[in-house]
Amino acid sequence: MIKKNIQRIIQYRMCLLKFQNLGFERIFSYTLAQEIGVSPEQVRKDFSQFNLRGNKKAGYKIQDLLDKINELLHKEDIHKIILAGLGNIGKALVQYKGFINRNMQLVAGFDIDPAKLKKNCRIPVFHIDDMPKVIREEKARIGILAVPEQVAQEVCNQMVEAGIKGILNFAPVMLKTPEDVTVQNISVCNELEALIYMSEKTTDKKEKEKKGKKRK
Amino acid sequence: MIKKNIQRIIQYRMCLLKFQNLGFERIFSYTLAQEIGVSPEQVRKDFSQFNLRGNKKAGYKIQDLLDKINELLHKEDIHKIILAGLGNIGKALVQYKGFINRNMQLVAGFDIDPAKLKKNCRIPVFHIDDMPKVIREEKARIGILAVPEQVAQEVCNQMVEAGIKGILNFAPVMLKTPEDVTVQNISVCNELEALIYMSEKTTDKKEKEKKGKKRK
DNA sequence: TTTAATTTGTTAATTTTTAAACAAAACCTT
DNA sequence: AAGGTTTTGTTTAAAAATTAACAAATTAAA
Ligand SMILES: NC(=O)c1ccc[n+]([C@@H]2O[C@H](COP(=O)([O-])OP(=O)(O)OC[C@H]3O[C@@H](n4cnc5c(N)ncnc54)[C@H](O)[C@@H]3O)[C@@H](O)[C@H]2O)c1
Ligand SMILES: NC(=O)c1ccc[n+]([C@@H]2O[C@H](COP(=O)([O-])OP(=O)(O)OC[C@H]3O[C@@H](n4cnc5c(N)ncnc54)[C@H](O)[C@@H]3O)[C@@H](O)[C@H]2O)c1
Repeated sequence: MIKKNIQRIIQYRMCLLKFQNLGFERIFSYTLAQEIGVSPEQVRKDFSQFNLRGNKKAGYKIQDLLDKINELLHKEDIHKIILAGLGNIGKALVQYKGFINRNMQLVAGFDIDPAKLKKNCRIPVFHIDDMPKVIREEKARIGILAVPEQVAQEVCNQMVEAGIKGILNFAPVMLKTPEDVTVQNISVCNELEALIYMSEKTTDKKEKEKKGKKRK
Repeated sequence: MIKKNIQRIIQYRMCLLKFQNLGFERIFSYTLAQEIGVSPEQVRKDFSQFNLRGNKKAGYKIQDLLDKINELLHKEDIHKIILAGLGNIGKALVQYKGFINRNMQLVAGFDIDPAKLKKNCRIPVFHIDDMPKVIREEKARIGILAVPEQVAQEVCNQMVEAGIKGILNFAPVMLKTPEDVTVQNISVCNELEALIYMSEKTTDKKEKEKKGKKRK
């Protein structure tokens, strides 16, 4: 399970880069908090936990924070990522230009469909059977799973077997992995259902309030 | 903020459907827990909180749970969803066939690029300027944001103005919305960075353990 | 019919996460 | 240089989420 504070550190980092690009050198917990939607105390607590220190009255030095966070997140080197499944989602990811700015690189794709192989010229696409070999050669440790749910667990197993330690899973299945392999699920449908629930809940609440008023 | 228990309820639902399709009529908290990776106590607690009841010794009746969860999640009717941005991600979503099984329907897309309009024939695609009108006509309440980050807040504002109450945001920005509008962010890069952090952390730990052994 | 086994559901305890409080440091003003 | 203001960082408190514990219910077995 990934801790909340690390997820926020990742957000702070993006925010710090933004402010640095705007020409700022220093920043307050209040500003960061505002920006990512938490309390300033939360920001200070997070920083404190990772030993990121600022100056009283003068706030935090952006470059300083970035250096320390970059170290924490191992941003000094480029991380290789492999991708299984070059369907709709896979193709979108291959086209995405935002990875390299963040020191990540899609180094190879894999599919079972011969039509998908080598067609997308942005990254080399191999047959899924070559995945173990390529993962080992590239020493990749992070994989993205964008295959149909029916084969998700199977492809996951192959990744784990080849040494992958973190999997970003788009398939709507709960993958079973050894405990040293972390899985993060992205489920568009689940998120949408949660949004629908929230939206109905707030309207339900409003209607209740309305009725309450009427009774008065 | 969306509560954790609702997110699990959504997962239980998928799991229940799976077991129902396999021919089961009843299920135990233990089985569901196993399946989605939580403790059986958690499952029972969640069910208890939403007044989903089972039989001691005989577990839960799947159909019963599904009926109640469907009501809870407003699954009786099909929910209309609109999509802003028909680039890489937008196109992938348009192609996705999994929405309708879950009572959700992409009813319209919007883009600023004339080349994108009406080209994807699966759903009608309008110019972004028509979004307010179409949202109101369709009475859509949920929107997906898949536009470049530079215009994300602006398009978000237009959605909110037109009555959207839940936004699934793919852009790497923290959107500002009124508190009755819920936002869920999907950030592939953040998730990958978190996975990288975890994978490095576990290897760090292992190396430490190794060293510890050597010393002995 | 009685006993044993099993599983729920609630209550209590624990852990994790978030928020509040406030002293200490740094800076600014006078 | 003194006093006031601001902002950090730590400590304490509160809230939220998870886990544990166990009584009550139900079924199966003896
Ligand atoms: N497209 C979306 O918007 C969307 C939304 C939510 C969830 N998902 C999920 O994401 C996953 C991918 O979705 P998609 O729309 O890209 O699917 P898709 O069918 O377009 O692509 C799947 C790809 O995986 C390949 N594949 C099949 N079996 C394989 C195997 N054994 N090894 C390697 N590759 C294999 C197929 O050839 C295909 O190219 C699915 O599990 C889907 O449920 C997609
Ligand atoms: N593609 C990915 O895999 C990926 C990964 C992570 C994050 N994202 C994020 O998701 C978002 C979409 O990514 P993408 O790769 O699909 O981008 P894209 O550039 O392929 O598509 C963006 C689309 O938005 C349209 N657009 C631009 N301005 C608009 C406006 N004002 N109103 C309506 N439409 C407008 C463009 O015409 C284009 O069709 C971006 O914010 C990106 O950072 C994408």
